Amino acid sequence: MTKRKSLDEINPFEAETELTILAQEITSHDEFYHGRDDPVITDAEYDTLRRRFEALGERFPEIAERLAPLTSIGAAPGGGFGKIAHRRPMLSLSNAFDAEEVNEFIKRIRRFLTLSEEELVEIVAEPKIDGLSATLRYEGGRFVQGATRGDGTTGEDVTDNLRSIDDIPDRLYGAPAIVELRGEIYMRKDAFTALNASQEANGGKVFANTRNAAAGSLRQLDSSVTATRKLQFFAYSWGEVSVMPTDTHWGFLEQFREWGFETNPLTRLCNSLDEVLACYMDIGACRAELPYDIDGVVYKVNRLDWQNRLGMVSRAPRWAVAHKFPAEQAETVLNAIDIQVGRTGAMTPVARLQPVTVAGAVVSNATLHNEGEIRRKDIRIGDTVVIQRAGDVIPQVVRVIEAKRPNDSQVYVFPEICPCPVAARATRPKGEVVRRCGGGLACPFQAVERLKHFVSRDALDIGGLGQKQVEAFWKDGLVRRPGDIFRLSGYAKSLKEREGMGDKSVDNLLAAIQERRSISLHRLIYALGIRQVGQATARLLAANYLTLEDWRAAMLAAKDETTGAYSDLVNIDQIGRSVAGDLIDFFNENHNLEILADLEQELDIQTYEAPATKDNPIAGKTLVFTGTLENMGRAEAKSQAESLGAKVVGSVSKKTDYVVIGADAGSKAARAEALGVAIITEEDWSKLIAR
DNA sequence: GAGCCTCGAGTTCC
DNA sequence: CTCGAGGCTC
Repeated sequence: MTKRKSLDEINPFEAETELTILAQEITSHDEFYHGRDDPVITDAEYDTLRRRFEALGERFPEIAERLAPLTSIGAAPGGGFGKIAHRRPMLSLSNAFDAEEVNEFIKRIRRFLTLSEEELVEIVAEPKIDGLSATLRYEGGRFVQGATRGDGTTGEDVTDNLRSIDDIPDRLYGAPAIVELRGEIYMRKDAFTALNASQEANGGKVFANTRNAAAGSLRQLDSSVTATRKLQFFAYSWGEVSVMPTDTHWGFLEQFREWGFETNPLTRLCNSLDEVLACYMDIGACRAELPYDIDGVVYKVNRLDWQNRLGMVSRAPRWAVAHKFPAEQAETVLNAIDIQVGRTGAMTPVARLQPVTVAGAVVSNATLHNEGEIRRKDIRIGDTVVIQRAGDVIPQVVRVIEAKRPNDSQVYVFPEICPCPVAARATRPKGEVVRRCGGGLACPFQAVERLKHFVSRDALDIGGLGQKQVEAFWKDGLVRRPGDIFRLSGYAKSLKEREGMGDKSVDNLLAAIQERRSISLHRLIYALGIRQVGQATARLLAANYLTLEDWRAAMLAAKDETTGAYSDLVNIDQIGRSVAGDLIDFFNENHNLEILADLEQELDIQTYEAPATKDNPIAGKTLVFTGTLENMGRAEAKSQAESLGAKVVGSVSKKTDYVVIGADAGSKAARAEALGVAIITEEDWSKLIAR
């Protein structure tokens, strides 16, 4: 980071330049925060940028004001809510749909913690309220900030609206200096009915269900409207806490009540699978009589030390699960089955349904996944089918009601010719489930889908370029390959004459495109749409090869499987023969090399920058565990090491930094010795990570 | 060779 | 959100 001049030495001209640059930096970091899991600068660094920006703005108010429309920093953009990065992520829950999955959940906890048969696992069971989760931050006992969950990393600042909710106290007495409470904002059924009645009378929007009503009410820009909506709050979790007041989940709930919060009265402490399931049945039995909507029961491990040891799998904790009630279902008629072609040529059958309302939305389409699914469920055109929305979102066909099958129902024959203009043969490789269009580069359906992928949010992220426009531009021959997008500015005039595109929208689009000329290598790799190369693999490749030149050279060299380049590629953790094969295929195609060369002309591709490593002795190290560990299971040791930034592998090589040996360590210890790799005991290991 | 986990790809509605 | 498949571990 460059050294900043002190505020006294800086002249207005320099101030303007610096303010502009800072604004761009801050905006881009703000973007990283919400949703893209790009490497992000630390909070402290971000704060430094922010403070410098504000200090400069105060010193040169006229300049700051002049730049304001350009920067839009400070004020919440578009009159919406400000963004808040959660200090501790707000997790999602994995789901269980039957008793067996709940049993599996508890067994997994026992296995992970290596508990003996006799040891009890206390589970807190509580109804899963159908509302939206929120986090409340108290400093010095005062409510200072509240936010929605958002994507779990960043939420919206709805402090003022939360203040208007009766269940949320302004002051806590006897609370630690900093405490973040988490819970569910919900609307009672009676309040919901009354709200909809008044909305209808006033010609306002009628809400489909209590969750939507709660969400809509909390996200009012005018907090006095929220105040009239009778929202409520149940506390059930916490985020940052300066001093932990208890060592159990149950203890936390009691503490919440002492501070003046509502916790759900149906919450129970259970000691066995049977008790947990009985609790589920009890809550299910009184579901209809409850004054609020619930969609399941949540189980959490009571002991906090165990919660910590269990940690997370991807974005959900291992120590909690949501046992869902069966989803709301509806019957409707399946009118037709259409085929959609994806960017990889995958042919996906989609059911066209007689529109029907399920879980608060009118559903008219549902994916049927693949031909096997249609055969398994014996779905025929004209059938009456049961549908539900998975997770109350994605519609799916559950089963056919055979009793209602009409005589003229037709068995669906999956086409072996792609519906695309090329009418290519569609083949299904042995052992695979998906049939794919063989049109390859000649298939315009795939080409358009690849372009949509290229501009999509996680790839180049060209906001103004929607699906419709990509299709229209393709049709007119304006955009046939990715690089064409960056030459659109030459057609500004004719674009403005297009239907539905005014001067303003064209200017915005061209500006958005201009902004994306500078792109990180991993985003570019992802954007290319290579089979089996998604965000994670793209990042992996960028991290390994650093620049486009090196990556391309390595992929071309890997064509010959006997070269070092090929073994380097498949030796990257997470890349095997299959993924390597698709990479090589991509680079074997001249067309793709041309696309890449073209993009190179148009874009400024940035070298991969590694995210900041964590500050502890094993961050970035490669470890092998061997033998029987005494204090914890293998899975736990691995997840703990990984949470500290280490990589755990299975076999010892020259690249291994440490081998941690437990009892009866065998050949791996010997191999480590032969290679001169550091060998440490389990005890040493505990000390190493203890700090 | 089985089982676990993560990743990729495809999808709906507002 | 779900399913299928690839990759890794045991």
